[in-house]
Amino acid sequence: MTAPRTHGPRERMVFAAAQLIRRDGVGATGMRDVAARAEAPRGSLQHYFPGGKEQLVNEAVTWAGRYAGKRIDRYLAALPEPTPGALFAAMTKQWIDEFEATGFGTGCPVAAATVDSTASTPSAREATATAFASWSTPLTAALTTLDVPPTRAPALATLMISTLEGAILLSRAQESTTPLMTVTKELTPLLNASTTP
Amino acid sequence: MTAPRTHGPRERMVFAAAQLIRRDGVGATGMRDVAARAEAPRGSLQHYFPGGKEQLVNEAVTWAGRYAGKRIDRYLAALPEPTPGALFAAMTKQWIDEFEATGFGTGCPVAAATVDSTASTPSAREATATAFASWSTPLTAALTTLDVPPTRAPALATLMISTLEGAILLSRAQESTTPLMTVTKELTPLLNASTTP
DNA sequence: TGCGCTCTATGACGGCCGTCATAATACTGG
DNA sequence: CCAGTATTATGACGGCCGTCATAGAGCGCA
Repeated sequence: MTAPRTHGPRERMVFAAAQLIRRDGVGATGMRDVAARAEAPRGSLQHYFPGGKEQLVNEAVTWAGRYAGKRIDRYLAALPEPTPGALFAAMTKQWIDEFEATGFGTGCPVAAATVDSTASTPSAREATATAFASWSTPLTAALTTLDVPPTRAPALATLMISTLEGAILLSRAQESTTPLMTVTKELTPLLNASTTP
Repeated sequence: MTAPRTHGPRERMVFAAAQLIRRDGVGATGMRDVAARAEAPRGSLQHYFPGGKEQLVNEAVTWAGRYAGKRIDRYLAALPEPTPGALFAAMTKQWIDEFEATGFGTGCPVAAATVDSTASTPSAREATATAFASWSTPLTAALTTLDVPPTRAPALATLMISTLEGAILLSRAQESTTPLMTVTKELTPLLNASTTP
């Protein structure tokens, strides 16, 4: 049994694809670029992804969705004061920090895939749907943990993800973290008012 | 003075570009497609847009922003009950209706340009910023008309646009208007509570 | 040692893209 | 009618893309 390296070439390519997609969009991301970025041999692309670019992109998007979902649990565990508003602030803070650290060149890969290939590639659209689902599901669970009524939690999760995604767009467009900070400030009272103590 | 036709070929090309961009993204939108869609001669592209695709895309994005801004005023004038929540509902309703009528194949061209060319094309990023601005400015003005304090109105405008853009993404991804309806329902109380009667 | 499987290497192919060069045509003002 | 500008027409060029074909390594196992 070959002890699997922590990150084999295949995983690296999926990760690299997600990185490039979130910066340049799906269309402008080339297979050759992905291989180079992953420091993986170009010949491995057709070996690991016989479905071609479509498969690679879909896996990258799916991976990104799962990644976002896992972060929710981590945030929830690390909240100083466990309120829905604080959870949302943790989500936006991640993006604020990243924008401040590395600039506004990179956004959300799921959003990029939604915009670029919803109309043209049915399987990609499915991938974005499942990605948002694997983000929304843990978020909904986290909200119920924070005393949000189960009937309300899914709606608030949708609201939080929508607002965050939109604020990411605005922040990138105007190269400022202000939109992210603004929506956090404005949404916090609403979120915190939704608990049943 | 040449009485200008209501829609000259140049305008048609800008409009067609916006249409294609919002469906396929910037990268997947070809110049030849734009000319064909606009029923305009291909040779006119380099004549009206010597700056090439970059110029055409930027104009399409700018146009889309102004279009969105004008719609705000129209909505405001047509509101049955003039409240911020009702205004937001009118904005989301437009998208709900469009999705139900023509499917989920088309989104917001400004969002598409933001995702596709923020990192690669500085002038395009500027175009998205001004587009969002020409959307946000009339919205802020409309909110103050609706008795939102001037200090609060810009923040609420940012919140509304962010949430709407994100909900458009989610709706396209899961091919359902539910996200748009959900965020409307959840945000309305907050918006209406922000007025000073 | 030799077979077989996984993985890599590399070049070629066809296609589409944005752009340019070069005209021909339409239209306006004199 | 003529000159000149605005517009349109069309083909070509170089470049990048995703994909395929083909062959070559590396390696476990009998």
